[in-house]
Amino acid sequence: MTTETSKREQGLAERAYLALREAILGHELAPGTRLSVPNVAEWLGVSRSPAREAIARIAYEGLAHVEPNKGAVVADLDAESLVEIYEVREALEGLACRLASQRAHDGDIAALRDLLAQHVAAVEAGDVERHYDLDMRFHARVRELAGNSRLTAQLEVLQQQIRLAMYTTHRSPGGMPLAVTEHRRIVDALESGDPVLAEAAGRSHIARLLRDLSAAEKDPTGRYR
Amino acid sequence: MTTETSKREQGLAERAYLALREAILGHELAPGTRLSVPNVAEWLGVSRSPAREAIARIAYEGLAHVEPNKGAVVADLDAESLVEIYEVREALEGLACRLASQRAHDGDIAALRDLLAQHVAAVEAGDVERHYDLDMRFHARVRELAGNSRLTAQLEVLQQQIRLAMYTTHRSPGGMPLAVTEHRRIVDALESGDPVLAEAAGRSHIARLLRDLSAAEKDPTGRYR
DNA sequence: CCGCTCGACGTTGCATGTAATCTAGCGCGC
DNA sequence: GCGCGCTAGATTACATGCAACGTCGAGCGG
Repeated sequence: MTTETSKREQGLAERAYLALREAILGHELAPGTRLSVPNVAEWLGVSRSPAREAIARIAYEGLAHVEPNKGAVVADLDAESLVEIYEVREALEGLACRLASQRAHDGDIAALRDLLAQHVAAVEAGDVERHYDLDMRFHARVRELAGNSRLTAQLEVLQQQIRLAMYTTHRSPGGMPLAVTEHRRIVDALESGDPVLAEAAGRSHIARLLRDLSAAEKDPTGRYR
Repeated sequence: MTTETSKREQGLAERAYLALREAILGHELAPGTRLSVPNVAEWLGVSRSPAREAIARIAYEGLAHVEPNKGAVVADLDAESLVEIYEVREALEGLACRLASQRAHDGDIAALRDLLAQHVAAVEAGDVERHYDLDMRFHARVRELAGNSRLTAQLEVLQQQIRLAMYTTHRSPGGMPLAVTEHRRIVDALESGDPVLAEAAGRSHIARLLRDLSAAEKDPTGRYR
């Protein structure tokens, strides 16, 4: 139809993937929802080919599960899966901090401190949404500093899965001040340039989140809400 | 054509993926080779749909690179990529050992020691191929013991990439005895049940491989041969 | 009333048609 | 001789046709 309308020239499959991902991460498509190719195709206004490709990519990133000959459903991660995810994330986030400590320049540290200041302000204001956003940006910046593209990609995948699984939990203001404190310790470690210290700071941050998770109440189905 | 001939009932795309992967890992399709959909389709005797899907999966696992509107080529990993891969692997293999140390039972340890004994025999016999196989099986067993499916999947992807990048290097008998020694230290650590010790043993094993890599000669194009 | 079979529907997986895009090779002008 | 545009072929990305399969519910038999 529209040959050059809407979004900048990029593949239909790519755009379908992005749209689908946003819908899933925003719980517009709740976990457990079936993703049938014709449905998704019609919903996104594309043909079945790009829809199928988009679903495959979503599944590959762990946001949906596919059973051969049966189709895909939006991933509904239980507590055990989240533990797995956090275990891997702890190791990788530690690595990110270690590498970042060896590569960060003064300007990078300053940028992180700036982010941190904004974060403090958000927490003091009790702005949960902004806290969440700044938390994401902090970690994104650190893994960018690490300069390892595979590490970055993997951490982003894990982040997405967590975002999907803890859609509501994330918004609870519980650990906001603690997160800021731990982020500050990470920045301090990065500034010191000590890779061992940096790794420890990064790991303990994630390890604490994992412990909080284990301590938290689960609903009867083994999921966090 | 053949409705039930050959391979056990499984999707064409799946079989195409497996065949393509084997061809790539065995350097039947050398790094840099173009993977055009019609070519692969004809070569594997399937239509373009499953061929396209197989190539996409191969690319997703890092065994090929795709440039939009230009097609895919078998990945030709340079030294920097290998460093990235080993950095991530170090962190994940450490995690695998840590988790395994908490979950391994006596029987598991015994099985590892059995593998180790076979490995020793292979090394003493100078059987490089068998050394390589047993090395792979050792690591596969450890990550299986870790009981974290995401960790396992990620380590397998990394292993494949390494196998592709160091097709020839792997066959050099250089570090065979060292590998066995380090594997024994890993088993000892697993048996001790000390997660910190186990993680350190796993990490240092991979870290040593990374150091060897950095010390090795590179060819003029930045690749290891 | 309950279980079972059968059939209609929807979906997946594969095959194939087609427009837009990219690449390579050739010839032309400078 | 050298660089440049242009055309021809190949290739990607998307659209769509179609058979096999799985699911679910209605109707039948016990």
